[in-house]
Amino acid sequence: MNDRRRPATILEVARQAGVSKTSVSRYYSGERERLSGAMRERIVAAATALGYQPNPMARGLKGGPSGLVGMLVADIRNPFSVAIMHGVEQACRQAGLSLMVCNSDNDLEQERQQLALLSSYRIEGLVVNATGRHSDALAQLADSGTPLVLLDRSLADVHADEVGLDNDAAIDMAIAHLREQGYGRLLFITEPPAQASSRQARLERFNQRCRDGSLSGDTLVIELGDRQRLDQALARFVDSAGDSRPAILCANGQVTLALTRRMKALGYLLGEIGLMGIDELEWCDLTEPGITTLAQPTGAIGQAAVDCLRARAVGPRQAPQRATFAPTLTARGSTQPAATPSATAEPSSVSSSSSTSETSS
Amino acid sequence: MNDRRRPATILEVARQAGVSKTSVSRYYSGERERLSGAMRERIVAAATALGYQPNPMARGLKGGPSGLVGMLVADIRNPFSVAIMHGVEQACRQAGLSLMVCNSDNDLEQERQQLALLSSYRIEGLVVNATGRHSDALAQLADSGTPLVLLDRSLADVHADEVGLDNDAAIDMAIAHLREQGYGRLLFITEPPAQASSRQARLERFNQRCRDGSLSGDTLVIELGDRQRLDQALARFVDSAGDSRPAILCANGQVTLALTRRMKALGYLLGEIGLMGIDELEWCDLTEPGITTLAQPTGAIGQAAVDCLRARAVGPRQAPQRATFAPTLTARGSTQPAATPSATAEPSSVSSSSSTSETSS
DNA sequence: TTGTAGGCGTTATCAT
DNA sequence: ATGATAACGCCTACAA
Repeated sequence: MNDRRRPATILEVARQAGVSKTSVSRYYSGERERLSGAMRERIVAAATALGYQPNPMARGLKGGPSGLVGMLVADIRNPFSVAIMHGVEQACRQAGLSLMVCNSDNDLEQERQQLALLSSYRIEGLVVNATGRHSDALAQLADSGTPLVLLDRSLADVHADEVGLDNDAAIDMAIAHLREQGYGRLLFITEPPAQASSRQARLERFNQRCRDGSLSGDTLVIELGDRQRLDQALARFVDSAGDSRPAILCANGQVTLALTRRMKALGYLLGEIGLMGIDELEWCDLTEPGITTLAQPTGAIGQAAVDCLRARAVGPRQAPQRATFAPTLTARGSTQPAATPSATAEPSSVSSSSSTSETSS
Repeated sequence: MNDRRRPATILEVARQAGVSKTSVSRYYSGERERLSGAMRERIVAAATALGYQPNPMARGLKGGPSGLVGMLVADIRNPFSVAIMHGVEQACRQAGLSLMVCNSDNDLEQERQQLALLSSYRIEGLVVNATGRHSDALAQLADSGTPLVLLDRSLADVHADEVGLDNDAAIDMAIAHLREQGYGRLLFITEPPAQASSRQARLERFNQRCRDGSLSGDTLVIELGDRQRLDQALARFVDSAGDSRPAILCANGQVTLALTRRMKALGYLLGEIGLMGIDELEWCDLTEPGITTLAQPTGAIGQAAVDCLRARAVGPRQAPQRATFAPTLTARGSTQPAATPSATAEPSSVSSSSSTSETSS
């Protein structure tokens, strides 16, 4: 019972226990072994009586380990980010680390500030989902010696480990699946890749596969807000298909959401026009006839990120590592074989009526 | 350019500028006014050259304001929590406060730890979405003088401000809407309210309205994982409707998701059986024919939470306040008037064909 | 307007 | 095995 307004200090515990600050400090700094049994007992007694808890501020001042890991997320409202955050969190917990999360909201200035905040709290490592633009703050943190892991995006000027999806594999899997289902003409849609390296990687791989000649594909780079342009591009693409069946591949969950909205609004029929997205979303099985996705193993990614951090903490300077993970394909109605418009739950009588007005089916 | 491993200290800045620590400290403590122009210039010069940034640890040690607000979320994967977090964040930004977020993952032990962490960092206020179980840690924090705001849930033993939805109004709005649309028999579904006060409040209000006699309603309290029991209850409810049209009201977004899944799986037709949920979800307009929702004003709620904190920070002990906000109704196809199954974009030929085959398809 | 000195709670370096 | 004491980086009287 301490009704004190101020938390107890190490000094008070020491007095109450009739020992020196040093001993108490030792008790809490993992040197309990070196204390006599009697000593330990007196300390715990005093400490619990006073409700003592070491003050991390003071600890941090002295430069000791903080047990703190920071995470900086570019867009907290992106379910994918949240999923990874959850993975990181669990990994931290297992490792006895605490996690503090900040959101930069895709704003460079925010990122700078949050970074300053985090680093000032002497975090032992930082998991970053960077906004992507050049960040001196990040670079500075990196070569100040703080272990750093870049999530899903890599920065040219920052020297750090990277963890994320195996983008090449993902694109290849997607293409393979779409072709298997009989889609002959593909459109890859992504938000502007700018500095977001994973967007770039996916786009590039898709383009590369197009150039292989093995693929009749096209790409659309677009700001998701630009509904008009999106609609036009969609129409043009569908028209261009000829007698190939057209399918769209979305670079991430945001794109999938936007595309699903537009296709629904414009009356395109999912499945007749294929739709597939990278990132799994909770509603993918709810919107008729279900949307085929490539799910990222967010738990594993989070775990890997924390592993990197811990590796850096002990082993000093190694070359930056890069860990990538393959996605999991979940096939749903939005990419269905051509033959008969399969019966997916709903009879969705449509296809006949719709195919008359549209191209062939 | 400082390739230093260790960030610059106030002392170094002082030396480089040829002034005293005190002056530099003053510069960063909002007392710039009291410094001569020359002084200021020398300080900024030295500080930027060294890349100096005050160390919050050292600051906090002295007991000064930390400019830090903490937020403890029970379930980071709940989009609703994230939306509010975003509101809180923006409010903090505007107020020049930093926000640090922790997730308790609905685990009491986690909550305890995160709380200890946050409070040890001398946060000036805490926004909390508690797990709901009795939390001495929370109570302790509260009467240690840290301003506290409870989100969406209130704790009996914790003396703090509360911010959240106007649950009574929400239930009333929902009922009114459903009856307007011609649904005569209502089922309210919620997860176990246990200590989650807002769940309790909603459930109670619904029950109360039932007892008014004005309403033919029923309630189902269920663990969402228990698919079997849910399915049974659903079937029984639909059967019980007689010639009233039945509708289901979901207590929150999680319930809405689960219900939509089950209804789809069981072949119930949305709209024929009404479905409506508290909390707006990004896919509500995507799953045919759209799901009617009551959206919480998450931005306003977050803002209000931070306002509370700041009010407490200055004005000392007032009685705990409680701020509630009315939701916004978005009517969609899942609650449509009886007459003719309205045409929602998609012809969705439904009602005739589907009602014949009923479960099948 | 500016500087000096002491202390915040802890850990680390010495001694004992 | 235990203690005294000097940092750690900053803020805040108090003095000049």
